[in-house]
Amino acid sequence: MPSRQVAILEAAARLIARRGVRGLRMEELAAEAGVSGGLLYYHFTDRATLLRRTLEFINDRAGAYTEERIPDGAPSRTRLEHKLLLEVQDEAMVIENSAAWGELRASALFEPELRDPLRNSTVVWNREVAELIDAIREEEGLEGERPSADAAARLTALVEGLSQRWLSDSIDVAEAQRLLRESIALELGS
Amino acid sequence: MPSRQVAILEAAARLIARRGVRGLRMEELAAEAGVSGGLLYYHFTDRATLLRRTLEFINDRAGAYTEERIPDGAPSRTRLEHKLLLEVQDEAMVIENSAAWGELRASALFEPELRDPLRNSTVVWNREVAELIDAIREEEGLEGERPSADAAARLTALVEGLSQRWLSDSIDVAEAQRLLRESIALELGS
DNA sequence: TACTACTGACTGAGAATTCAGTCAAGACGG
DNA sequence: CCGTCTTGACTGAATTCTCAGTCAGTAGTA
Repeated sequence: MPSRQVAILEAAARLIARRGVRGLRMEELAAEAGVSGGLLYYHFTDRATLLRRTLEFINDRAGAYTEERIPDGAPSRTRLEHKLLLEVQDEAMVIENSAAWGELRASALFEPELRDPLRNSTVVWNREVAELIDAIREEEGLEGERPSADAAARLTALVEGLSQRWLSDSIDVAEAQRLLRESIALELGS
Repeated sequence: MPSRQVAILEAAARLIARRGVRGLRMEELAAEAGVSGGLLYYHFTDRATLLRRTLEFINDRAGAYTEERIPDGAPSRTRLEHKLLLEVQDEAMVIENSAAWGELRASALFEPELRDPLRNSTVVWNREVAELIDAIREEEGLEGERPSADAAARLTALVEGLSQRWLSDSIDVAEAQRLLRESIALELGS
């Protein structure tokens, strides 16, 4: 993908985190990307398309980002904690991703065409977490009374809820992390 | 309050659930309320005021609604379940309230002046839930190893996360309710 | 008459989108 | 190598559209 397009998508991600999907102005985006207004339409036919592509871009980037951060050989419990706590970190890219994800979730209530990709990403995320939970139970010899898929769904939904509270300044990062860690312990019975 | 004003506020609540706070158009609202465009400005000087009044309206309505739904003499555990599950029901008014709440949460990321009222409401909600948890522990003679405030924060954050998933069609109501019920059981150790 | 509730056409600002045209970099024949 | 043709990336001013907000005037009523 040509570098100018990437520059635009990166700028869009930055602006969405700052102003929200619905606060994104095409002119402002052009300025942020250091590009003319017209170029936005040359590469991405209209605002809606640009938004869709930006959301995909953010998703991909989050995937890559997540991969490289999780310690590879570590025990599954460590990996699970990393994976979930990664979403609640005071770092520019995490904030950008979380804010954009929250925006996506919120926008999906009113724009049905966003729902499918959103549901798919959620399913994938849940599955990854469920697999880690299974691995933990095996490694630690825990009894898995409850289906790991349910535990995973609860934990990821909690991450989303806590992220929103953190980003909207209702709680601070440290507290969000602490609450999340305790939920993991609760779910895994230890 | 004159009936025309109420009609406008009810229409606004309906539209916010359908299009979001940021998608609310004054003309569309007038049509939905069966009223002329100018009347909106006669009763509520501008869009921001109208929005504020609508949010108050929704809040009051939710308060009343919640009160009357929770069985008064019932054991605290029942009352807690009612209180939390009430937010995840397939009913017009609940949907309107949840959608508006989600919008408020999402908007707060980009509009700092919304943060204080939001934080306050969250604190109140957490406290009410925490008090119910304490009551349950007392009634059932449970050991309260973990602070009830933390359990309450996790449960209410989970409700928000699950509501968003439900409203954005990533899961259905029944599943959201089931997951929530299990979390309550987990948090209360039973 | 005077006051309040109300209407709906209108205005202006801010945004999205379009478009005519520039420019640099190959491609290709002579 | 030179000239010219073509193409894709790009610009920015012009255009069109969308809204919140205004206002002159009407209807009912006390």
